Amino acid sequence: MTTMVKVAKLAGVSISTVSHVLNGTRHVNDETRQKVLKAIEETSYRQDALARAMRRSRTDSIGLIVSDGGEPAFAEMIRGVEEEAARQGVTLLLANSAEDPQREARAVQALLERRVDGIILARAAGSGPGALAEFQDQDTPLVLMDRLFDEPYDQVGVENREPINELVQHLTSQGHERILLVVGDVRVATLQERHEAFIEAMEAAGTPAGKQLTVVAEDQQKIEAGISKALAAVKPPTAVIACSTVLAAAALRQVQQRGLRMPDDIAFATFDGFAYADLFEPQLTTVRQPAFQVGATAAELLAKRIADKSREPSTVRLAPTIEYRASTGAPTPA
Amino acid sequence: MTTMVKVAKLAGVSISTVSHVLNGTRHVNDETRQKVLKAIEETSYRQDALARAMRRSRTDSIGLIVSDGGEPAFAEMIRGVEEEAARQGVTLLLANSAEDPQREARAVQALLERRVDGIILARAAGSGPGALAEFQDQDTPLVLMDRLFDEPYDQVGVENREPINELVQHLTSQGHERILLVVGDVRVATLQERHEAFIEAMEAAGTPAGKQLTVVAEDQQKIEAGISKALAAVKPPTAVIACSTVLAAAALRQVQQRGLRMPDDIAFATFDGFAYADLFEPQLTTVRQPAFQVGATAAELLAKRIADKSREPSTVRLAPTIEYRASTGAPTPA
DNA sequence: CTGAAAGCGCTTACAG
DNA sequence: CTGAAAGCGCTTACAG
Repeated sequence: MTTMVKVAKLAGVSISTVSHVLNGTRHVNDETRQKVLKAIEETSYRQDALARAMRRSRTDSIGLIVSDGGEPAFAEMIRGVEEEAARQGVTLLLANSAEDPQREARAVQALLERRVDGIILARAAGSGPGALAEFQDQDTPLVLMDRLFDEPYDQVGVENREPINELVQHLTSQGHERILLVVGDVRVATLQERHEAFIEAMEAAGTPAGKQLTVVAEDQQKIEAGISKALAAVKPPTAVIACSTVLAAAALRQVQQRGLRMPDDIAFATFDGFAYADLFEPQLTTVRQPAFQVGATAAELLAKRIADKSREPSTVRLAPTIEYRASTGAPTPA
Repeated sequence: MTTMVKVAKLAGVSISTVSHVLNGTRHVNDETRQKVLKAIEETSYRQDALARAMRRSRTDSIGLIVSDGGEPAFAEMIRGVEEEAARQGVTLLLANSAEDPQREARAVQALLERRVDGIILARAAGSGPGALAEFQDQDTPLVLMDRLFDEPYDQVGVENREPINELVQHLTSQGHERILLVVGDVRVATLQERHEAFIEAMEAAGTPAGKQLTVVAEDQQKIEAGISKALAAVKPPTAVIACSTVLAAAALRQVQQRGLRMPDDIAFATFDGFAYADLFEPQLTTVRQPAFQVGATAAELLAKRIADKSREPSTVRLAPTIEYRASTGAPTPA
């Protein structure tokens, strides 16, 4: 491995000069610079980011932990973070928690040990506040993404009440009275918020308190069983709202299994939606969150906090848009 | 930031001892160890992986670059690498090239500067051999994943000839004579191999040389146009094989647009397939590669090379399995 | 069983 | 315009 010493020797200058040429931190005579550049070339020297980071106590890198990079919404957020990080000139270290608090903790640990300048975290479902306490200790800047917290953290996610209200209105105005909300794991803040908003919206629409149809469960099997049971009721729901891609898949499976046709037998709407969604028949009404924006904003927020640690924490909520499609009776686009 | 010096002072020992307690590198009296552990606890000390790595000239981390972590096959490979890396106790630094050689080069650069112990690379479509030359210079161990190369590198991918042969036989035995292969970008080694195998298989099946139906193009629009044109021919194909998920999506779009029904109007088979594939109607015959295994094997190969740089490079090809479904006339599973 | 000290490859005042 | 030297936080022979 070539080091600056070798380069300096070859160029006949001091390592100070090599360093300054490399980083543009002070003026260097053009002739001298050329010699250095040539030596760098010849030795195929590559700066050691570790040594540099140690000296500067700053790594110019940030960490991003998501629960599942394969899900379309997260994949898009990752792209947003990547883009903004590239713009800032910092490298991104990516990690998956696979929705497992232990793996999340390990990822946090690994990133902290590598002295990233900050971390963006979309917390795993069962992750307690413990993970967050770590950051206080280390005072490493943290931005929560997608899955927010009630404490005053820097965080960016989406509006959840509004789209639920809109969807409920959209459906009730078509005459739907029994709407099933597939919530899943309410330990996930996003889902919890949608759940609450739904209860209120349905009450406002005249459904007696406690009579709202919802499927709340942590585990995939129980969720499917819950949906199945709901659809098999004497008075089954005439509409379904799924709160995420995975939940939509579970619901669609049951809908197909019962041979229900959308939207005639049952109306269907979902948050997030699928990759290659245009292949679905019928097209699904979808609450599309500005996932790329969420990611990019998270990276911006993090940069601001890294620059100024005494900043007031801010919570950003971006507004999703609802794409009405055939699954809730909207006309199929040409 | 707490350092070992502070911990040592608090525990009343030398930094050597703190280091050895931390790493278990030499025996420490139980009493002494307890004092150190307590001091670590009280100061919420966290080892600095950078300093440690610099001293040991080994980071215990590896890099993984894929072209699109959102695609199901890659998502699965990532999981395989993650799992095996965790088993080895090394941290994984993940990066997306978004199928862009420039971003790939930047990612390689960033990882090399961070002195990862080795890199696993699924090369971007247009990436020349230049990217690979870098590694020779730095003699950082490299394993190619999925998209292989002809040079003697450590690499792991899948068999491509066999499944093409099988599929062609499966289809021709059902009487299909005009089969369309959607190849896409032949700069991707995997696709190139499937292309060649198809030509040969079709020749073997009696199709005159040069008369095979294929769509070869680099850009998504041209691919769709090519498929559209093929389907509109006077004698259109009666079967389609798509060589990847993205290509399958393009083909399915055209099939739907023409109102063709599978398998009656057209038989359909694809490599890789979709997330939530069970929701597709009809279910698609799919060449499923052991993606998790591919990732895990890549990580194993890398570990071996890191341990012994003079090892002979080895190429591993894992065998995909074909899941026959309704889209090529197989009976729908109960 | 433990400590003092060199050194990993850089950056950055300090000096000229 | 450039160089000599301290020091970032560790690991690891060396010595006792």
